[in-house]
Amino acid sequence: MSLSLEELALKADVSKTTVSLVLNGKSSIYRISKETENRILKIAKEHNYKPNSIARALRLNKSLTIGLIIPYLNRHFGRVAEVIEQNARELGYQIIIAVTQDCLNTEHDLIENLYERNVDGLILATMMNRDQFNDLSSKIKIPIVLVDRRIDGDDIAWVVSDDEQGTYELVSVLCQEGVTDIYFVGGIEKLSTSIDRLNGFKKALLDKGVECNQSKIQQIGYAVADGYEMTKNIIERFSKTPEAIFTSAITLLEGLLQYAKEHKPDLFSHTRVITYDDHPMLDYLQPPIFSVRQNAEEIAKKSFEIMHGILEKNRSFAQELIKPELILR
Amino acid sequence: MSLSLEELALKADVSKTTVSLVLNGKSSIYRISKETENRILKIAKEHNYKPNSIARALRLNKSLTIGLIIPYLNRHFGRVAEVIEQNARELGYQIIIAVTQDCLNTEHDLIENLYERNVDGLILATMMNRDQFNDLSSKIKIPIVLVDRRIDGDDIAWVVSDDEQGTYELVSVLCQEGVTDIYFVGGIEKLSTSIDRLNGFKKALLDKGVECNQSKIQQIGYAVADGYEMTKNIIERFSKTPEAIFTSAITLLEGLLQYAKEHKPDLFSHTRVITYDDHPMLDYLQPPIFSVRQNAEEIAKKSFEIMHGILEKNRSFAQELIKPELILR
DNA sequence: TTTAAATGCTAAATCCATTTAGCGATTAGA
DNA sequence: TCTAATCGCTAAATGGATTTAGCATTTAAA
Repeated sequence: MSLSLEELALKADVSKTTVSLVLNGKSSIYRISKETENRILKIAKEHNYKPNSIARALRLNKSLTIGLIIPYLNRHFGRVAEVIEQNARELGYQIIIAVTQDCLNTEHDLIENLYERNVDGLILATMMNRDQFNDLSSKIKIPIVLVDRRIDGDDIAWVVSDDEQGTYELVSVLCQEGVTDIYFVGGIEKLSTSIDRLNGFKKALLDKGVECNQSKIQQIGYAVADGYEMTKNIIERFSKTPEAIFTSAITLLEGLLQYAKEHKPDLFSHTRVITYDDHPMLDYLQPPIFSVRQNAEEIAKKSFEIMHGILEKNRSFAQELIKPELILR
Repeated sequence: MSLSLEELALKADVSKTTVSLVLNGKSSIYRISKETENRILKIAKEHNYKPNSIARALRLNKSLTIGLIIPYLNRHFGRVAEVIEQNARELGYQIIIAVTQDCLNTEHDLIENLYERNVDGLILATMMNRDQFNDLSSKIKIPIVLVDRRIDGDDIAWVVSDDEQGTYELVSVLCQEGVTDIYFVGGIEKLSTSIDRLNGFKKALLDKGVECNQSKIQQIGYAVADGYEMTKNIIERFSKTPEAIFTSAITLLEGLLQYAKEHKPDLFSHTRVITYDDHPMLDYLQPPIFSVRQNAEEIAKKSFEIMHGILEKNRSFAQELIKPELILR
């Protein structure tokens, strides 16, 4: 590690106070002479002095560290994490990452853990409901920005995809073509992603005057196996082959594809498949699958921006709906 | 934040030394009476005392933090990062993550940055060569474990996929079938992943008595656009359609698919395509693409294990080749 | 009874940077 | 000439946990 303030002070033949003041740009406030200032700056540069970040964090009660808690480091969250890290780095922050695997208890443990580790703020793709979140907020005295999954409340900061609108537009494309016998393959029911996507789904059908049949809606979870299971249910329970299936995440589409490959190779000749989340490989599947691409980069950028605003600019919470993009192949 | 040692000491009516000793399990060494010990433990528990990690890190010069520096948080590295984080967490470590985008300068900056932030060790998917790495090692006094990309040297710790063997086996499958007119679509030439995969490729051909023609080997980089470019070169430069193409990463396969879709829709009717790296979506492409699946979980597990061994068990460096899995569809 | 050993605990130093209150010397003003 | 202001800088406190050296007190041994 590099020199300490004290060693630098010795070399410059001044007190460490003076060195600290100079290096923190307070020379003029404390009337340190230009000569002394330059001498100190020169020596600091020569020795490539960097203040010990731990000592600094202790003194300032500020670690320049943000905790990022997400369910997985999959394609979507991986990209979100990547862009958050880059944005954070530019402003001198570091990202401590942790994955919950969509387990609420793990999430709680991780939050507590990172909080105790003195992160300055938390960016969180949460499974909590409003009550759980409020409980947490009262205990934890650092800013929290929700990402990807929101919780209603006018003092809660979040950045999410406009899931309702995205789904609405995607499903509407089929509806315009007269396809309205659409099945909903959903994720974890209580999450805003599920609620919003289902609302968009229903709204698109209602616009065509179709009330969505509850039996066409399934919501087990976001795992590949869940997608497999739900597809299985749809195919096996109903005698009539569905006109279309909407999977509300790319993992669920994977499950569908797996089931189709194993048990229903002709699925695509009768049934249109559309999905939330995009994936480049979809370009090469036959037939083409329409999708909604979330703007992970923008989600990431905004969420760190809000966090930074709260931490350094005295801004308060903010909420952002990020517009996704329809991909019609 | 919770109470400090001092506040706890006040409540227990002892000095903070005593509290610290008790909580660090040194009661008997310092002959703290059972009675005092129990009282302190009880109070600490009641108040859910957790030592301030920053203060602790300052005093002990140990932050319980590992820096993870990787090129991207894509599917492969995302999974590696996820598993490293989980393994680390179980042993009380946290992961600070940073992405280089395969830029050597960024990598250097990040290493310096994390080092100054007092991480206890670095897990690194590096672009450095031996000399650069040795330079670094002499400056940096924390353990480094290379992951995914190795640098030769008997005192360098690394965990990588057995790229040579994986490629050898995959390419051999085609060779067994009599297909030996195979083109190599490679990545960043100087990285061990590229070198090892190319060696495996050549070895498989040599086993069949075929000397690999240098003109069939291209190495631009690992980006999707690079895959597109290399495929274009292969298709456009040679009058004869190749019997087979090997892409040495999933991103390069994506580039190939993109080129084929745009300019050579019948590519697959003449040409076999095989790839390093697996992806579940490959199951649904026609025709099926053989691949080599890297064991990201094992790579992650071993790399943290080695790091932990060095940090806490006085073990020295270690090197691990992780066997990948052939996926023949 | 005196000395030595054991008992139970604590003061103070340490890690390093930041910041407040203020000291001594010089200059300016009256 | 004396006071007030200005200049240039620093001692010491602070943040919180850890650890070393050692202080009283009590018990045991001689």
